[in-house]
This record gives sequence, structure tokens and C-alpha cells, in this order.
Amino acid sequence: MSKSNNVYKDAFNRCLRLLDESKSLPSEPELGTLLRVSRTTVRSILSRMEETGLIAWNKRSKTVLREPRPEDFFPEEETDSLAEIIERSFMRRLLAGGAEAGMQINELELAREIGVGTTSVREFLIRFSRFGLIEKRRNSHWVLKGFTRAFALELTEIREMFELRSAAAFAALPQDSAVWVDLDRLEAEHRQLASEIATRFNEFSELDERFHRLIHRASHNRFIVDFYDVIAMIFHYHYQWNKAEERQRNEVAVQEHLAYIAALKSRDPAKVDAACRKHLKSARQTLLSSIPEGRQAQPA
Amino acid sequence: MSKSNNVYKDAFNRCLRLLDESKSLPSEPELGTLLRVSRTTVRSILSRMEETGLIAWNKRSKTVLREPRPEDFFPEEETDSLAEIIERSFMRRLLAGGAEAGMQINELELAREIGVGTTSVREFLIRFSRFGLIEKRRNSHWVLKGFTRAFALELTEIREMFELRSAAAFAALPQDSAVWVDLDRLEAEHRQLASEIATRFNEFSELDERFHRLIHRASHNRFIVDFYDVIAMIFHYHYQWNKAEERQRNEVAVQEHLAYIAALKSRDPAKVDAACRKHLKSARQTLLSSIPEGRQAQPA
DNA sequence: AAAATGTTTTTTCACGATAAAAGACATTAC
DNA sequence: GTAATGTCTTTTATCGTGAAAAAACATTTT
Repeated sequence: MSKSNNVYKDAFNRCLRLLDESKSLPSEPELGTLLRVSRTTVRSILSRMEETGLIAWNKRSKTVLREPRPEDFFPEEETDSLAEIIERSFMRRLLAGGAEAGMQINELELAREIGVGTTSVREFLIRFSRFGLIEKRRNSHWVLKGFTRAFALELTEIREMFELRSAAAFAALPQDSAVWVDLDRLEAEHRQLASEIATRFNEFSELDERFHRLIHRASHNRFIVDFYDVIAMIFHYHYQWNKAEERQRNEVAVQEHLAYIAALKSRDPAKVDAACRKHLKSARQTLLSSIPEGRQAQPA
Repeated sequence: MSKSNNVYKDAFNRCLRLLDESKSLPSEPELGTLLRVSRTTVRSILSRMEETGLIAWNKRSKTVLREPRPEDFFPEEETDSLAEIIERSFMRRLLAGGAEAGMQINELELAREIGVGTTSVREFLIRFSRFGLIEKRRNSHWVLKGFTRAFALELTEIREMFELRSAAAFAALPQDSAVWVDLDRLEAEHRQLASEIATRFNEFSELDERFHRLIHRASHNRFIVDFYDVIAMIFHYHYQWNKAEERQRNEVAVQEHLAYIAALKSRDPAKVDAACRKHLKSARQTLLSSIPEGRQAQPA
């Protein structure tokens, strides 16, 4: 099978949404930049749009002929990259229980189960290993270390160390730095969300990530910035998995963020430290409370 | 070609060294544990040893017939894993200059140049990416970020954060913890090395790594422990590359380690902090002084 | 019956091959 | 002459395949 054309399909779908708004499309290179794909892919998209009667295409003129209909879109599941498919399958198995620490991971079995080649699974596992949840035995299998309380504590320890430092660096940034504008924008989005929290509470996780990434970037340290990928991954699946009290939790978190933003704007190190600690503490509580464990605490 | 039998060759060589000392070999499972390979590999080794007249092998009896000769050994270069070969080639190119930041890395070209398949190169790059020196453009090439001053500063910033914390945790460990015995042993090795520094200064880097890993382990945090891999990699190549003042540097470092060890044994947090800081500061200096750069400091 | 040896099966590692996607070069349009 | 389009080349992503190595199972030995 070699390679799926999900890049094309995904870009095609995104291009369809562009069609709505304009009566003619820009140049091929411009479209490529817009959709973040090469011109080769842009041309495939245009070809298909011409074939299905969406546009009339003649050299520079690309006139929109009709509104895109639902059936013009490629099915969502065909737009995912293999890496995404593998990650989802893997995380489902990991979180769906039966994933005891110490269990061994079989590349071949995983590949067969997901219906992909072993190479892709291997590459996924290597990439995934930096999250600290699996470990390779040289010349042999991978070992699952498990989504345990210990993992959550180790993760949050680093997170707290990094974020306190980043927040301090952020507050020390000169007044004319572009980040203050970004922060203002995020603050506005937080206020907006807070006022409509009853209906939009599930949009928090995306805002949360953007907010923390902005702060971490102030560290100007690639290791700190990259570590946020680990946190983001864990929280992403954590949110999907643990829906209990979601609205309540997010409402609290939004308020903590607003206090944290206010502290940053005050540029007073002590206030920043306090607000940051307070928010991180409750984030840790949330994560910990969602991990069952306690097994060793209940002897038979 | 599919797969080299370097595991077998390496284990064979190590087994030859075992031969020297004993007149008969232990059981197959025991040998497997000793050499850290499977029994399948052990049996291949025994077969060859029998063929080349090194041992007489009949079921449980494996009698050594003669001393191994130099020609019995497989050439050293055939015992390296592909990953090691690729890493060395890659680092040579990276450090041998001409590796400007921003340069793009071509998987196919690298693979051809080293004489290996693309899969191995891809997997290497993915594994290597966690060191923060390269970055992937989605669906496209890798970008070299370069072994720059900024890299060194970001790396040491994290290192210092982690090591100060680990050292504090170490000092707080109960007196009956096994680490104190390990520390005593390392201290003895340091004293030994210090007394013979004139001739053995090049053995320091290995001792250095073992010492710092022991300390980092006290953090009981996988992210801290794993981060030492980044440091170890950088220092490994750094030592190979920058031989200037090596003896002098190592002599200083050994003394700093001894002071650091004394501080740990005192279990006084303030002393530990001071000794740790002092050593880390000079480690940073050493690393920084070996990085040319200064390019932006000399405008045309 | 425990632990070794002997045999078979399964898994990992690495390759070459091929379609998708990117990129480079040549040509045309404004 | 700049910026687009048209065409061709190179690189990346993924698979199936086969040998090396591990692991599982069966048989012997002490």
C-alpha cells in the first residue's frame, strides 16, 4: 500500500472551507502557503475540484462554480496521519485498563492489531518513548511503565520547576515585548470563556494549552518548551478520559488563569510565584485524583 | 542484507575474554545472563568456539582447550550496532564543521553516505531529536539547529536545575540507604585516579558519568534521570573533540568531585548546594569555551 | 523434579521497493 | 522581469520481506 494520501485529503477538506468565502482562488504558491502543503498537492486538489465541478480552472483563473456540499468532503477518518492513528489506538489500549505496569509491548502484534506496518509502529514507539511511559529493552521488547501515580508525580514535579522559572522569566520581559499583546489577547479569550462557561467549558483545554505554551516560551529554553509536549499529551488524553466534574474543574481553572495573568501583568515576582504555584497545585490535584491506583495502600 | 550479526560477534568477543580465566564454561542460560544475550546467541557462540578448536563441547561439558589468540576475535568495527555507527557518522559530520544552523538534513543522502538503509537513519533521527539539536518539518526534511552557544546554555540551565535538586535529594537520603556505599566506592575511585592523574586523566570522563548518574538517580524522577542521557551524549563527543587542556581540566574536576562528595557526606544542604554549584559552574565554562561561535559578535 | 540441552516459533531489525508529497527546473503569462 | 504555471526529479512515508536474535516449547540429564 506504501503511503496514504491523507495529506492531500486533509488539505482538500480545508480548501473546501476556503471556497465558501471567496468567488475565486489565489495562485498555486499562495494556496500552498495557506494550506501548508506543497504546490504538487495544491495541484492535485485543484484537479479534483475541477473534476467534481467545484471550480473552473484554467491556468491563473480558478473560479468557484458552486458551494461545496457535504459529500464533497473526504471522510474525517481518512485525513488522519498514520502516526495519529497509531497514537490513538495505543493510548486507547493503555487507558482502557488491562495495561499493567511491567507488561511487555509487542511491535508485531500492535502493528497487526492496528493494521499497519511494523516500521510505523516502531517509529511511533521511539517517538513516544520520550513521554516516559515505555522503555526499550535492548535487542528485545518494549516494557510498559504504566500510567501510575508515580508517573504523575514525576511529571508534575518537572512541570512545576519549569513553569515557575518560565513565569518568572515572563514577568521580567520588557514592557515592549510582543508577548504582552499575546497575553492581553489570551486574557480577553479567558474572560469571554468565563462568561459563557456553562456552554463552552469543553473549549478550555485548548485555551489552557495555548496559555501555558506562551508562558513556557518565555524561558527561551528548547528543553522547557519541548517538555510541554509531554504535559500536553498527558492532559489531552486525561481530559478525554476523565469527564467527571469537568465543568466545575474548568471553571476553577479559568479563574486561576485570570489571577495568574493579573500577577504576570503586575510584574511582581512574588505575586507571579504565588499565582503560578496555586494553579499548578490544583492542576496536580486534578491529575492525581483521576489515577486510581492506591493498590499498595490496600494490602490483602 | 537485512540485519548484521553484531550482537553475536560482540558477545563472542566478550566470551573469549571469559575463556582466559576458567577451564570450563558454565551452563547455557548462565552464559546468556552473563553476556546479556539469549540462549540462541550463546549456542551460536559455543558452536563457533567448538569449530575453531577453542573448546570441546558435548552437552553439559564445555572444556576450554586453548587460550584465545588475537585472530580468534572478530574485528572491533564489526561489533558495533547500526545505531552506534550512524550516531558516530552523524556526529562527526556535525562537529567536523560545515554544519551551519538551519542546514537541512537529507535522510536518503545520509543513508547512502553511511551505507545503510533509510529506515535505520530515520529511526536514528527520531531518537536523536530529543537531544534538541535537530527538528523535523512535518512531511518534509529535518533541520539542523546546530551545536551553538545557545544550545550549550539551554542545556546547562536544565542540568543545573536538575542536579541541584538531585543533590539535595541525595543528601536527604537515610543513612542506611545503599547509595552511601556506592558513593564511598566512587570516592575511593576518585582518590585513586587523583593520585595517578598524570597517566590516567583520560579515564575521568567515564567516572564523571557514573558519578553524576548516581546523584541524578536520587531524584527518583525518570525525566531527570533520562535527561542525563542528553548531557552524557554531549559531553562524550565534547571530550573527544576538545582535547585542549584535558589533563588540567580533569584534574580540577576530580578535586571538585571530591569536595562535592564530602559535602554530600556532610548531609548539610548548604554545603551540598555550594559544592554542586561550584562544580557545575566550571563544567559550564569548559563546555562554553569549546564552542567557537562569536560570529554575531563580529559584524562584517 | 529441577535445570540443563535440543528444537521450533515468534519477534526484532534492517533492507529495498513504491506511491505520496515536496522540491527544482523550464516555460509561459502578465 | 517577476511571478505564475507546467513538467520533471528527488525525498519522504510506508510496506512486505528475510535474516538475526529472542522466546517458547519439548526432551533429556542429573
